[in-house]
Amino acid sequence: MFPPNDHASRCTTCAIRHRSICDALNATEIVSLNRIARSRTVPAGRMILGEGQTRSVFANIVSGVVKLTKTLDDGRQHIIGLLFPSDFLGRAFRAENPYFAEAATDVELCVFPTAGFERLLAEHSELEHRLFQFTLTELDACQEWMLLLARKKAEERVASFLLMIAKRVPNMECSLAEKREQVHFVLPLSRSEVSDCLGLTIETVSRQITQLKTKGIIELVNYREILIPDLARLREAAYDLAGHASPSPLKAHKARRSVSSDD
Amino acid sequence: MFPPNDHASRCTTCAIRHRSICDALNATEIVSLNRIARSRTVPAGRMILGEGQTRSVFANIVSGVVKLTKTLDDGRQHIIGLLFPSDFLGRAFRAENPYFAEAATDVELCVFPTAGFERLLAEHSELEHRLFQFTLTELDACQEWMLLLARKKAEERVASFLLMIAKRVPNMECSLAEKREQVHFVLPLSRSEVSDCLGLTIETVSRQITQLKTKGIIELVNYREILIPDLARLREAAYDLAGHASPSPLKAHKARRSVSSDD
DNA sequence: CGAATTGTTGAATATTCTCAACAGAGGTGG
DNA sequence: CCACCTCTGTTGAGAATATTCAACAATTCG
Repeated sequence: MFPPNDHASRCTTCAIRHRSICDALNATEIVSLNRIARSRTVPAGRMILGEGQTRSVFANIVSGVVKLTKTLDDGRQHIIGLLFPSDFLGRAFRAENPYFAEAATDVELCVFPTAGFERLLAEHSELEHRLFQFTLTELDACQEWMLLLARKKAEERVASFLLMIAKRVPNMECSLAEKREQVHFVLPLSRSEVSDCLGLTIETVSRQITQLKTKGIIELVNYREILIPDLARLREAAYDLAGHASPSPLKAHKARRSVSSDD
Repeated sequence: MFPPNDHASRCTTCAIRHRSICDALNATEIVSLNRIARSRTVPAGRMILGEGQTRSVFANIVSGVVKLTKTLDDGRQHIIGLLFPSDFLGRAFRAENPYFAEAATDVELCVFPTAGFERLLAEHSELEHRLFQFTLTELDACQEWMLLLARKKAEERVASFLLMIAKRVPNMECSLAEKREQVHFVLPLSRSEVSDCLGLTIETVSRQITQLKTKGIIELVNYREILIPDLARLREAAYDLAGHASPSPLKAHKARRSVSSDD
């Protein structure tokens, strides 16, 4: 289907071709996007994008994990998002970048120059539409995470975090014999980074991991490598319905009726 | 400029005409949007949109404040966003609504039926572009708020909240003589709702408000009506650079170099 | 092997939450 | 107009949770 030239071949062998924003493009369009693209490798720990940097970088994450951080002037910081393979990095149509992007692991990027990418965006509304979809997904995740930060306890936060990682790291092993979903993966982040995701301290994260291990919900192969014998139990720990449900029927929605159901 | 028919006249007198998504439309387009629009009033406390509701409602907020909430199964809840006049309500291109929308005050909406609005969106890429921009702004605000929830102390959260309200409520009075920016406004939310915005309890919010009052940073006309004599002082309290800056030079960015500065 | 980094654990402290009592505002009916 | 009730907000005391500080253990790297 694709002519066997350099441009098309890179994309045909691309692991994230059909999950990234590129999936919105047809064969012709993908060649023109590929023409302006550059592959780039970034070692773990290196900055990719500075906070407030004037011109944005646009890139697909091909492999590895990128962390997006925000920092208060006194040094307190928070990881507002993680980007995994097939995710898109960069804020289109924004003069300034509102966060700091850094490689959490070694990262392979497919980088697009700002001007060229924004031109393609303007010419191909399908591409912009796809980017819009990605942004909506990011917003969903962000709002879900706010609930975690606002209302979940330390153990639930850590469990939720592991669950999130488990979902995005492709090492799922479904042992149907036991009807349990098992996962094992290598954490892309240090304890310090995990704590910056969860609004906790390193020590609290460490203690909660120990506790999950004690309860048998997770197993530590080594500090970074984690085995989850039964995802269902981790899910319970993440929402912790057991521990906090009963005491009192807390404030339920008092809203009377829906707009659409009357008038 | 607009022909004096019913459709156009509603828009020409519309208070949010040039701040809402409608600003992306020309005179002809706005007539076709207006043709499918319906004005609707929603009393305070009434539900507008259910969580997980299949078909979304789309609407401009004309006046009043709408709160968007998410709830954990055991009742813990969080307000993930507030919509003010000119903001847009509804998730385009999403089958299910990920939150619950409720009128915080009496609200005037300009409602668009789902199908018709999505058709307009598809036909006029300018409109989709504008909606994309709005979504990016929402994402920015959401990520900023995550930092608050993750890392700010109770007093800073309350101060940040008041600052956010002050920015969006149009009662700014700049007393140039004293070189101070004064604001006074009526809080659109109860203490309970404020606590659900900030991931705190009612009691903690109440105590922090009392403390801000004691420090002279805010003045309470009554429980809901607040006067801020000097915005600059509130800004300090919101970031609280004074209270937490000195003790130790906390973890600074250790990232080596930017991607663009080498290779 | 030794140094540096990263992670764990313990004890004391700080912050926020929970529970409980009370105060003020607003509304209703006599 | 006032007594009474309800709802919302405040305040206090004790409890729970997470943080801080400090020591130590494990891992990695040269």
